[in-house]
Amino acid sequence: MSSENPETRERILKAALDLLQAGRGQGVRMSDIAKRAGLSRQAVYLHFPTRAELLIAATHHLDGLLDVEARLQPSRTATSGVERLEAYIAAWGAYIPEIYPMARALLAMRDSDAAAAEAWDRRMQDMREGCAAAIDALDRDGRLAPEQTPEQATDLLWTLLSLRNWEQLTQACGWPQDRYVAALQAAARRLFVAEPAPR
Amino acid sequence: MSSENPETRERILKAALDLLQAGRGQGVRMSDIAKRAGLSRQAVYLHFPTRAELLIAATHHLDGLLDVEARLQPSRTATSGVERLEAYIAAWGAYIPEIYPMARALLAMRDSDAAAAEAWDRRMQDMREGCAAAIDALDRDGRLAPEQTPEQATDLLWTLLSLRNWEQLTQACGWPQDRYVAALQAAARRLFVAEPAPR
DNA sequence: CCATCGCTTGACACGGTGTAAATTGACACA
DNA sequence: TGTGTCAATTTACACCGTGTCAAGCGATGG
Repeated sequence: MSSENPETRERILKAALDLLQAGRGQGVRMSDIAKRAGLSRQAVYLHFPTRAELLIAATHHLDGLLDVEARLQPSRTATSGVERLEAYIAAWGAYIPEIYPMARALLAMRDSDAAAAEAWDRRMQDMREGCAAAIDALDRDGRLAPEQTPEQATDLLWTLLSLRNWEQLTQACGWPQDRYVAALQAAARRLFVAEPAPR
Repeated sequence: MSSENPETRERILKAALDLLQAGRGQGVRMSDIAKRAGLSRQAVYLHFPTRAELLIAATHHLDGLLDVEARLQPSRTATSGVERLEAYIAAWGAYIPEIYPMARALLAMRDSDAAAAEAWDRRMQDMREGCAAAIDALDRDGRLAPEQTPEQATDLLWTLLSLRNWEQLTQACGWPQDRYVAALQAAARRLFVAEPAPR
């Protein structure tokens, strides 16, 4: 487990990501991943103790490929709270489709595997930080809608931006990606931003 | 399958509901249900061909107990669109916690069982009807926010009211039920209702 | 008395995960 | 030339939960 060829490990992770992206319906099995990586099923277990650990490692690997930091830069450097909120939604909205197949697999294990649950929850908690930062920026500008506490607004935004909601709007409702982003930006504006000069 | 004691069938369904409500962590297994109903596992299969069918039957059974029609009455008979929207959210919001454990189980089967998926989707489609009716009522009053088409508003409301969102807000965020209802009513008002007299 | 009904017992197949052990082929270093 | 080690292979098996199958059993009733 500690001495295996890291190049093979990569190959396995890539195989897993490829299969998930290819949307092989649901169950991407250990044997599928092994075959795709050109290995025996057992060899995969030499690199990853369980399927859950493999999926978790695959999400980390994907993170490395996607450069989350760079994507969040526009939101972090926004000058106004409103700008920050919109940039965050744009960044996260663009991120979701890239992680979706991976996330789905992890999510599917959530209630049968503790490690998967924890990994997922940690990610969601991180994402929540982003929501909180955007809401706080808004609040500091004095433009958080007065009906809302920052906490409640954060909870609501966090929920609004959930992967499940993206899934429902884009798959079940057939919204194109740009409509999703625009609609959620508009919704967030309406929900959280107070009108500036009350005249 | 067609000639069994209907009283036993009831007992099985009740056992399944009880176990789900009792929140037996996750997997309520066929053998658990059987034991609870005081039967052998195989006897259960004499009444329900698969676990998915059993769960589907259990949701129908639960429907019978909950009297959905009565719950929707206040929304249906509302005089204004705004009233209708709020009543609908209140009714649905009160409904969710009652069906939640059941729904969770069905949802968990969604992507491994076609019958479960179809049953779930049909229910969600029905729920969507309610959303559409509320939005239409608003629109007829001329009070649907002008930024929104009725379809888009329906999609958004439908998504907002999803079971997953209720789950996230009440479990993960720890919102009490009444806060959930109030917050979603407020959010829907903000999102979908246009200000009445534009001065 | 015999049949049928509702259920029991016991056994087994399947699919997928995970474990274990013996084996192979390659490379390194002495 | 061996010897060691390392990645991976093959084969086999255990476990779990679902679903199938067949034989049997006790009550009820014509």
